[in-house]
Amino acid sequence: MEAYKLLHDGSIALARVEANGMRIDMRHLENTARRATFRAKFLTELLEKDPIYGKWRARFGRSASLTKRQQFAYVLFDILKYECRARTAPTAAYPLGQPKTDKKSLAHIDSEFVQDYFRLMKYLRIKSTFLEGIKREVVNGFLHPIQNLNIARTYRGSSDHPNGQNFPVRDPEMGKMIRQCIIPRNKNYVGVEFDFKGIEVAVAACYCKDPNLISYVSDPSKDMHRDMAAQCYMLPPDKVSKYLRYCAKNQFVFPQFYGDFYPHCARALWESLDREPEVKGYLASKGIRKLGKCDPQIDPVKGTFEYHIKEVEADFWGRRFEKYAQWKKRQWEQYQEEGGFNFFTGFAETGIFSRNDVTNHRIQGSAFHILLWTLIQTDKWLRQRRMRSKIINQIHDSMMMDVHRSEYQEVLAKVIRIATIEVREHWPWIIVPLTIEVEKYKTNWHNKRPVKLEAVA
DNA sequence: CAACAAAGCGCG
DNA sequence: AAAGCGCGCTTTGTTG
Repeated sequence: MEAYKLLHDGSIALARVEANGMRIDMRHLENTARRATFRAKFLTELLEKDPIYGKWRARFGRSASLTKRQQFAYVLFDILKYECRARTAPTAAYPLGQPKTDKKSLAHIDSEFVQDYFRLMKYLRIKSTFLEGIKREVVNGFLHPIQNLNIARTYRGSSDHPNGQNFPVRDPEMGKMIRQCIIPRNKNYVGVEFDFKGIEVAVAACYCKDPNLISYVSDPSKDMHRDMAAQCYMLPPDKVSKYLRYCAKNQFVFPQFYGDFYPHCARALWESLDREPEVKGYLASKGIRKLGKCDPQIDPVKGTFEYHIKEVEADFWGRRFEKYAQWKKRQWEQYQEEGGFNFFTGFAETGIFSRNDVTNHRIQGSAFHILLWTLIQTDKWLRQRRMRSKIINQIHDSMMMDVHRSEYQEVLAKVIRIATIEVREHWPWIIVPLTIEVEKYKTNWHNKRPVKLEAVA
């Protein structure tokens, strides 16, 4: 019943989110689309002038095209004789797999032609997937992405026509070109984004009740990612830069939590040091000068970085988060006995699942349910009070609003109260504090800036 | 020709 | 023993 109610109330609240929609700056959208088209055209002409494309055309004639990956692979590996380091999974049509042509698999190729190829692909994606994808769906200046609650196996939400949950942000140029098109609904509104900080880690702590993990997510003076960076790179904690902390978070901690293992983590962490080479010197002073093979089939050699990360991994699960490891093991055994598992939010899953699924689904899904409950309560409160502020999107752990200027203080205070206090009263299984980060924009989404919260609370 | 699969890449 | 999870969109390529 609890899960049913969440889906029921969630469907209604999200239907209103769809109806509200996000305001699009159509003039800016058109201008940006023209710029993307121009850059794509420029790069196409540049690449087609290149002697390499001469060979490409000589081989494929009239069917030659820069966007055909099989042709691109043929040119790289059969004509130019670059080393092929990765192939796709075997299929009936290609028992050996095909050469992979994604950015990572070609990282070892030092070629202007390849770099410009990826730049071209980027502008084509900006143009077709994002700008044209938005334009196709705009009605009267507003975009209304569909909000699904019946798709994801984890009982997360999803979004389509267009997907409102994957607008670019990590690539600064891409993020700017797309997010500048999204603006407050009119001059009386401010765009506001409420983001749960580290919600999946917090939910993991609630499920496994590991005392060290609880302590990390509860004590603001502690910093798990900094500590893991210190351990991975063998640095004192106060010598960990922002960048190294970021690397440890995304190349060790999260992959480990979701079930990755040390050869992948070691390689990724090592390669990230290309941007901070002095750390390699520091590691060398500790006797670590080589990465190691990072082949899952072969035991790592003592003295390599891979061997070191293997030890960090053993310490991570054997000592630091021992209770978390025991929880994972217990959950897998229980799933094998019962053929399914239950969420703290009332949901259940039955069927065939991998070891990782059994723990990850609940963490990912329940984290979303905290956001969904927050959204439902916010929507209810806005309507009871006949407020003019509107919820306009949801991105798994964040909620976007157009907040009316006259309601700004009141809305921010209420949403923060729902997200950090009321949701914990509703769900006592949330045994750790929840924190919300707030950002706002007056011009467009790309220009969002952090809101100082003392001013609101 | 339509339907589907695969590859690649955008987000949390 | 097995070794990140969850989505949606576009283009190319295959199948029948």
